[in-house]
Amino acid sequence: MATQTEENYLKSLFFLANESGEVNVSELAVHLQVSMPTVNSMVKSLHKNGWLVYEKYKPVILTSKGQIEAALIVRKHRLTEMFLVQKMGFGWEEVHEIAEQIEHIQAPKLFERMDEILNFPTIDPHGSPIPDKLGKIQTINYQSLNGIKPNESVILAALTNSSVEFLEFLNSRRLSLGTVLHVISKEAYDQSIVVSYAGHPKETLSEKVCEKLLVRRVES
Amino acid sequence: MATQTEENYLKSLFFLANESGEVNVSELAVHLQVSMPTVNSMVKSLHKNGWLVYEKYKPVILTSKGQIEAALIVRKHRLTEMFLVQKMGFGWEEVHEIAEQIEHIQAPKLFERMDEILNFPTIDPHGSPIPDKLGKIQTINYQSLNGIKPNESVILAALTNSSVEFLEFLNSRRLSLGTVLHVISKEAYDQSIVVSYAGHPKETLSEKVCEKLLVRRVES
DNA sequence: TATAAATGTTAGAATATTCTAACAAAATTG
DNA sequence: CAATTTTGTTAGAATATTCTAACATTTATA
Repeated sequence: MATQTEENYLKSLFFLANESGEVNVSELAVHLQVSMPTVNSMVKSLHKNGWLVYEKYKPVILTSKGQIEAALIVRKHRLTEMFLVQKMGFGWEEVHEIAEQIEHIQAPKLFERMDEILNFPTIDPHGSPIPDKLGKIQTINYQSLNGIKPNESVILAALTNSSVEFLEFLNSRRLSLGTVLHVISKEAYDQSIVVSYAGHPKETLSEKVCEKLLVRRVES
Repeated sequence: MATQTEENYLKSLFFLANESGEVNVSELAVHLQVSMPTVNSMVKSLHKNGWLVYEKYKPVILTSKGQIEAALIVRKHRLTEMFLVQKMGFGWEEVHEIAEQIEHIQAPKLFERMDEILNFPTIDPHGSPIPDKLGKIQTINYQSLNGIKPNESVILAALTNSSVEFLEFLNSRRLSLGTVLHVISKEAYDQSIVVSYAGHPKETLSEKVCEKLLVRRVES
């Protein structure tokens, strides 16, 4: 059983892993906001306990045990977020911080009940996939709104960033998951896109915003 | 802000306090299942931080700051228990352990939402009072079923013990809060009581059980 | 009231998690 | 490729929480 601190290291490792699963000590230090020597000593202890592979001066890699453990924590986090939004009336911008704490609760039944009550959701309020009970995550291939050409219609399906600020920006534009967007035009100069959607006949979204909006084609 | 460990000390202190608010180090040690020297050092540090009054070789007493803090943790615990039972379908025997963890979550909004969703409950699933937002607890004067005479009718209102074993015993007899009990007779030899209630025309309850059942007179 | 029992404290150490300062290796670059 | 920058490690220390062993005080009792 990992401690709360260890769980946070595993989660960071999980999110920071590159294609080969590698993570540098310095990235971890930045992400967890602790010093490098702190990471170094924790990494050694995580290695001793079989959560990751560590060799001096090399990036670390989660073991399969570590990956599953991390995914199961993410599962608890995302189930919690979904529960808070769907069953307790929270906004999608409010739930991350609370879920960050509840994900460490050791009570399998609690999360099973959430799962049931939510009718076994596969994504969280921000469109991110919820790992299954075995720690498996389905990868969904969404496109960024950046890549959509004028005259096409898409559905907002997920976000690549879920910071409170970004979510509040989306709220201010009444943009939520499921919103059907019609791309009217694209400005060649700054890559901004003009879209229309229910109640919003003409809204301009900057490249910075568009790259964070993941969409899928409208089913026909 | 108290750490999780400190919060558990405050809570124990709160429950163990006698009429004068005093608690012995040894009681605390037993209750928290740690050694006396451990309690001794924690008590010194809690004293340094203003949570309690400590003098060598004397029982400790929570300060008013400590009492309020403790009551607010109990509030979070009991709101959580109520939420788990009423809104998530848990049995009253399952919720203590989960609430024991959730009570440490630092997210005022979470507990405010629970409170609202539950419509501002004043008791938890075991009939214990939920402290208000200021840490005030209303004391309700229930009687133990032990003191009820034959031919009287009462309503089961609370329990003085909420161990899983006792709650499972009550489940097995279909006894729950609100059950109207009619006392048929009392056995002088062992103080056991024969009661009748919905669907149970004749059930014998031992003294050990009766003393843990708190009841109030049926309103007429 | 002297002694034993119960209760409380100190000393010293262990583990987990963190830090700063100093040093070492690897990567980058002129 | 040698110098610099970036990245990673060690050493040593601090805080929080816990322990055991030894000692001290208070309370109960013969």
